[in-house]
Formats: sequence, structure tokens, C-alpha cells
Amino acid sequence: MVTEQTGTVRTPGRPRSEKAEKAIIDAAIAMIADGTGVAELSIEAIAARAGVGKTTIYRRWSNKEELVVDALASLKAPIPELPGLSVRDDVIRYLAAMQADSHSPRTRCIMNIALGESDRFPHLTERFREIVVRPRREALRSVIQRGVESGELRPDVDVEMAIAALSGAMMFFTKWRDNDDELPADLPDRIADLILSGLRP
Amino acid sequence: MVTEQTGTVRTPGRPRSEKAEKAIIDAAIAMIADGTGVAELSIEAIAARAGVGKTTIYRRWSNKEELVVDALASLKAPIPELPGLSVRDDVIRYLAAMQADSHSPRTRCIMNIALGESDRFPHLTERFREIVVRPRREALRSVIQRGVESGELRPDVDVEMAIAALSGAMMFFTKWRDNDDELPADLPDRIADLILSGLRP
DNA sequence: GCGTTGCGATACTCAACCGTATCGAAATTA
DNA sequence: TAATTTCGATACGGTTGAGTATCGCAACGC
Repeated sequence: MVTEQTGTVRTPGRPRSEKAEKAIIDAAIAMIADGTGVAELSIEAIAARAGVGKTTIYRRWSNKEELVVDALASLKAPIPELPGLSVRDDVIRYLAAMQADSHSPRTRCIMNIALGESDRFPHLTERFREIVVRPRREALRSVIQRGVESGELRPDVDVEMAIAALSGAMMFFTKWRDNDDELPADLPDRIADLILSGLRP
Repeated sequence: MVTEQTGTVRTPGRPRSEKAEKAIIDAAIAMIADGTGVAELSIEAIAARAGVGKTTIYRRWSNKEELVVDALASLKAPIPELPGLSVRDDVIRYLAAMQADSHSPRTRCIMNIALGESDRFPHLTERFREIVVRPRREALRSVIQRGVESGELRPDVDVEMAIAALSGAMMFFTKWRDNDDELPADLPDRIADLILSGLRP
């Protein structure tokens, strides 16, 4: 999106409504969270839901993808707090947060877009990775790094593989399991124990 | 789809063309593989691509999702051959096949649908799991079971977690990696070694 | 040959939505 | 106050595709 680039140019006339902009983005996110795919998302529906004229949308974004990219970018992804008591404890907290997220419709649908429409809307997935995936991966990486430095884990641990195995295992369950409710209650523990048992000295 | 249910009732008139049916399903799959999402898939486009009248489609399926479900069901998923020399060897072959599949546009797009449109088209994902995911999971499970029985793996191995960790790790790389080409060449080996090191006696 | 049903093709109505234009009111600067 | 720009609303033409109907021909059982 283009904002004013010339610094302190005071444009005459009525300024753009910050509130309308927020309403538009909120409406877009809400519709995505309701299960509407990017392809079916219509500008008219977003405008109606936001209580805004179509013009107000077209004045800011020239097409749908730009709008959705901005909407995704506005998402703050709260990363689970990892107190650093032990690698096992942090990893379990991390995985539990992943599992909890997977039950939020909002997170679910946004992840669906990131996963399923990645080939059709590359910018979008790129943005998603940058905002959601990368910081979480960094958090997990630092846990494992710390474990290596503290001697809790072997010095030759393949960190990227460990991250992939931990996240991937949870992803596997949350996406491909036949029905969620039959998952073991201690799923994060079991994943952590399985992977970490191969990483200890 | 409804087939004749009353056994050997010979209906009068011209029989339905088996060829047309195949052409329709092939066209639908081809379009999906071309990157068309289920939502954008139009009956008219399918008919045109299949060289078939719209009527011929509507005579068989009452809506789009039914057709796509049938299309998915028609996919034969070739499962990699696992010669059973060793657990490590089989696992690596399995993972390598996963990675190779992820580069086929056909597999990619079908997986995208299964992943991304799962909430919107539940029947579809259910069918996908049944046809694609389950048999592969069984194949991997039997490899691990065999390893346990042969003493190659510990007797108390958490089989489901091992399956999830192995498949999930590969999935993680194929879906969430920033760019595929910088993946290590021995990715299957490294995943297998990391996970299996925690499963050995 | 006759009745029946499927075939591909075409035409049709109906709805959704795109992107633009226009309107009077509101908000802001000069 | 005047000029300017945005606001929400509405209207407009154009496109796409759904789902139905109809057509003349093809394929089958009797």
C-alpha cells in the first residue's frame, strides 16, 4: 500500500479515514476466518461487511491480492512465552501453543490460505512466512541452540532438522489426523520425548 | 455418484458413455493440477476441456463438490516400493518419494486442495485422507513395526509419533521452506538419521 | 423399424461481481 | 467562506458462470 511519501506535505481536503481502513482490513480477515477463500473473496462483500463504499477500498488498493496481503500483514502473531527452564519444557510449551492455535478458526483459516493457495498467490504466502512462520521458527531454534550450549543436547545436533521434526510432527497431527478429539492428551510431551531422545548426549 | 442399484436392470436407450465420464474427471483433475482452485473451477470450463456438453456433467453430478470428490477418488496413489533391507533404507526411500512427489504439479495442487480447502469441503479432504494419506501411513507404519520386531528399533517405540515426525518433517520442508532449491541434497537421510537415532535400542 | 435414453451443441435466464462514475454530505486547509 | 478531498451510497455496463431447455443425431433393446 502506498502511504504519503513526501514527508510533511499537508494535503488539502478531507483526510483518509483511519477507521475505514481498519474496518476494511478487519472485514477481510473476518471473512477469511469464516472460511471464505481468497478466490471467493469479493470486494463488494468486504465493503458491505465493513460498512464502507467500494470506492473507499479501490482508493487504497488496486486489487484483491494487495488488500489480502495487507490484511495478513496486520496480524500480530503472539509467540508463546518460553521461560527457558529446560529444553523439554520449552519445546512442550511451544508445541502446546501450536496445537491450541490450530483450534482457533482464525489461525486455521489463515494457515489454510498460506498452505493451500501458496502457488496461486505467492506474495501472500511469502508475507505469511515472514510474519508467522519465521519468528516462530526462530523462537524454536533459539531453544534448541540454548540446549546445545548448555550441554542438554548433543553439540552436533542438526538444528534445522530438529525444528522441522518438532513442528512438522505437530502439523501432521493437526492437519492430517482423521478426527482431532481422539488425539492423546499429552501429544506435545510425546512428540518432544520422541525427538529429544535422539538429541541428547 | 449414484450408479445403478437394482442389479441387472437393463435400462433401455443408449447407455452412458464411460469415455465421457473419464474425460470429465480427467479434465477436472487436469485443471486442478494447473492450479485452479475448487472455488474457481467452473462446470463450463470442465465441459469445454473434456469436449463434452454441460448436460453430460449435470446428468451425473449435481454439483461441483461431488464431481471433485469423485475426481480425487479416481487418483491412484503409487506408494513407493520399500524393499525392506533395513528400516533406515526404507525410511529414506519413503521420504525421498515424498520429496519427489512434492515437485509434481499434480501432487502439489491436489495436496494444496486437501490442505487448504479442508474446512470448506470436508468430504473432499476425508476422501483424500482415505486414498492418499492412509495407505502411505500404513506403509510407513509397517516399516517401523518391522523394525521393532527385528530388534532394529526399541520395543517401546511410539509408532504414531514416529510416523508423524518423519512425514511431518518432510512436509515442513516441502511446504514452509522459503525456496526449495537450497534444501540439502541428503534431506531424507538427515531426517531419517535424526528421528531414528531416538528410536534405536 | 420403434421407443427410449444419452450425446454434444447452443441458447436462454438469472445472479454475482467487477471496476467506474456520480451524487450530496462531511472534513479539512487556506 | 472557498477550495479540495474523502466519505458512503447508488447506479451503470460488462463479464462470467450457473442451471435449464431444446435440438438433431447416435446407440441401445425389442
